Amino acid sequence: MITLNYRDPRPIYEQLKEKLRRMILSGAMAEGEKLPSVRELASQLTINPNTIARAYRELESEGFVYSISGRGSFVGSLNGVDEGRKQQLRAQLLAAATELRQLGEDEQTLISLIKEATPHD
Amino acid sequence: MITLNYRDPRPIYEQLKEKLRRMILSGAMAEGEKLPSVRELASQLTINPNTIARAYRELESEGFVYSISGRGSFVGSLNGVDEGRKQQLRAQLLAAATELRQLGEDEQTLISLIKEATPHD
DNA sequence: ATAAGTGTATTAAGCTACTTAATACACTTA
DNA sequence: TAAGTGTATTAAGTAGCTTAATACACTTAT
Repeated sequence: MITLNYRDPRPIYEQLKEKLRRMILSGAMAEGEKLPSVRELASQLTINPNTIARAYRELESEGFVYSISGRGSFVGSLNGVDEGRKQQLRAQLLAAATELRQLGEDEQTLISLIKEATPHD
Repeated sequence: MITLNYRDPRPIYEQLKEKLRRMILSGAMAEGEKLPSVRELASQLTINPNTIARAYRELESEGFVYSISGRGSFVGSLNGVDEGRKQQLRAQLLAAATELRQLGEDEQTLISLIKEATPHD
């Protein structure tokens, strides 16, 4: 179940993208599985269908989702995820690590965080 | 010298905060050093003084800067940086690392990124 | 004392992005 | 045929960012 946080300053479609991305990446939704339809999810969240459509459209351009007009939207292959997305994440990780180091954080502490990020299969 | 990128979708005051934060953290500006005055920097960047003031105000609330009315704004002590800022950075690092791992990135690759983030004294 | 420079604050206006609303079209499926 | 799908467009309202024009209290140099 997806819920929105209206105190979050980010636009709704960004929150949606992040939640869906996480569900897909965590395996909560399997490859090829059908996502809720634009109108259904809009009704469920009480927001406008255009906003859902935008989130789906952008997730599609990043490779997390593919849509077929008349049929629906579906979870894509993780192999198909845009390389640009990965570069973006590496840059984010490097930036956060750099500032933490400059603030005096120990290298080992950061490595522990990396190990904490390991998916438990 | 600070330059602004008007293609960047982030607000100007956010770009400013990031640039100043980096200069402070990298040691390009020493603790206690005077920052350009609100009006001077505004004139230099051809933007409104209010926008500079907002960046300074928020950096002050995070502990990177302190301001004295009538005197100016100055680089704060890195020990004084808000703990909330560090927690934010740790969360960012963890989120990026988690998604990268789920996208198939190797743990060693991420650890290499951490080591890359080590400041070279 | 005076003048110039400082941070800080307020109000009004314009602009852009986000969001909603109301449709419409072409496609697929039961 | 009817219902459900993604997709697209236009118009309107809202909120945040930015600018502009001031103003005030303080500090520093003259």
